[in-house]
Amino acid sequence: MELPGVNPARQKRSREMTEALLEAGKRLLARRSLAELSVEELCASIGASVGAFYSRFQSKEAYFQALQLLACRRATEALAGDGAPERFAGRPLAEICLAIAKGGVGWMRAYEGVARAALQHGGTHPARWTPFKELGREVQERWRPLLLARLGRSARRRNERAVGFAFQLLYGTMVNIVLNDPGPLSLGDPDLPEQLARAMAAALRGA
Amino acid sequence: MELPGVNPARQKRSREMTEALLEAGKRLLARRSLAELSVEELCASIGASVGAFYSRFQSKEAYFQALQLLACRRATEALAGDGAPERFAGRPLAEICLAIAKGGVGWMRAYEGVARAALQHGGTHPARWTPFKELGREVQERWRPLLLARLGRSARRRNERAVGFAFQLLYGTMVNIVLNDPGPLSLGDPDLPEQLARAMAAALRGA
DNA sequence: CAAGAATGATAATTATGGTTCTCATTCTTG
DNA sequence: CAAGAATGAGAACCATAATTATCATTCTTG
Repeated sequence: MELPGVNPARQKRSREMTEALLEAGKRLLARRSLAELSVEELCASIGASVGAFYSRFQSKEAYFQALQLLACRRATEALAGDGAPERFAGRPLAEICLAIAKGGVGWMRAYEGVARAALQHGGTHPARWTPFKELGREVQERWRPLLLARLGRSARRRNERAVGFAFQLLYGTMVNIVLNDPGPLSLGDPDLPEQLARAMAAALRGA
Repeated sequence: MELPGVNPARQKRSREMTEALLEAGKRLLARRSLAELSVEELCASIGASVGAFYSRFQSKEAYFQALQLLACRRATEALAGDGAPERFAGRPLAEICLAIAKGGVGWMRAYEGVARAALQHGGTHPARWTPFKELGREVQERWRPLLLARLGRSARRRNERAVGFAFQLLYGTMVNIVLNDPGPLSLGDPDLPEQLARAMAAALRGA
């Protein structure tokens, strides 16, 4: 695995430490923002030293980019494997929406901290957010044909817009949950995927 | 107007400067995050000095809290005046939802920068977000009775949850637009309130 | 129109935390 | 089992930006 801004480790100990640093970041970011997570604290948490960190990662920002890239890679893999849209071709709209929502929520649950950190400066620090935005676009593109197929042949233009808005509802609600957890539904709520799916389906049907 | 963390100005010039500082913050935050907006830059933008700033505001954070409080105050006023829910009692569900969505979007448009800054550290810096969360709760509480009245008498519990989720969709989508503007609809899009209202209504009906 | 309070300009202070440096230690490999 | 590369500990360095201190200027008011 080659990541930009990350000097490849040639010795085993170093590879393990790199891995541990990435794992620790994923864990610690569940509680602090990236700015609040100092390199020193990060290293201390796994008994490494700052020097070690910088002999591996070109900068704190590069470290975070790597973290983010790994999270996105996992999602892309899922999109090609178990969660592949093709498996739902021909299924009813409600079922497709549920699969989409489950996939999204599941991923968010796994990468909550990384996602939050990336989101926190999405608007002002575009580079930090780009991989996630890219991922969102990719997911939507993969599902779109199936949704359009369920939506009748007329008003193609309008239907496409409806698909975009359905995803906007999905992503928006999830983002707000991750950032602010306003309730009533939280990320851990078992009903969440179902509710989101219902909202998406309604938005699509009502187009 | 007394604001916590703000030393009241006793001379006119100073009052004007306080006002100008708050106004400048509202404007500048449209482009940068709060962290990126240095006190020095803020002051320079209106030809004031850092010392002047600190003779008025106890800290940068207090300054931002004041900014936020003013924005919330405006919303609360609107809720008591033109945008009062009571004016829509007895109207159809779709119309009520549209009024809600219009109110929310309109407010976001007016206070986009302040809202974004508050949102950016909502999760990790609870104090910064609290007034907004409070406002959201208040808005929802004011509209809830009208919505429930439109939703049939049975399954009260379920209906209340549906109202909560409808607002979660609304707020979530708006928050994500403000933070990341993912499209297809942007904050400035004339269709936005209508689309959001439709989604809310669908979520409510499908409860 | 003074006297004293309020204000504000400027420069110093400080805290934080990312980044770099140095050198001892540990691997790898011929 | 050396020799040289890779690694890592720890401290030093530095940049940024919030905050505070000092003192001249401007208001207010009796």
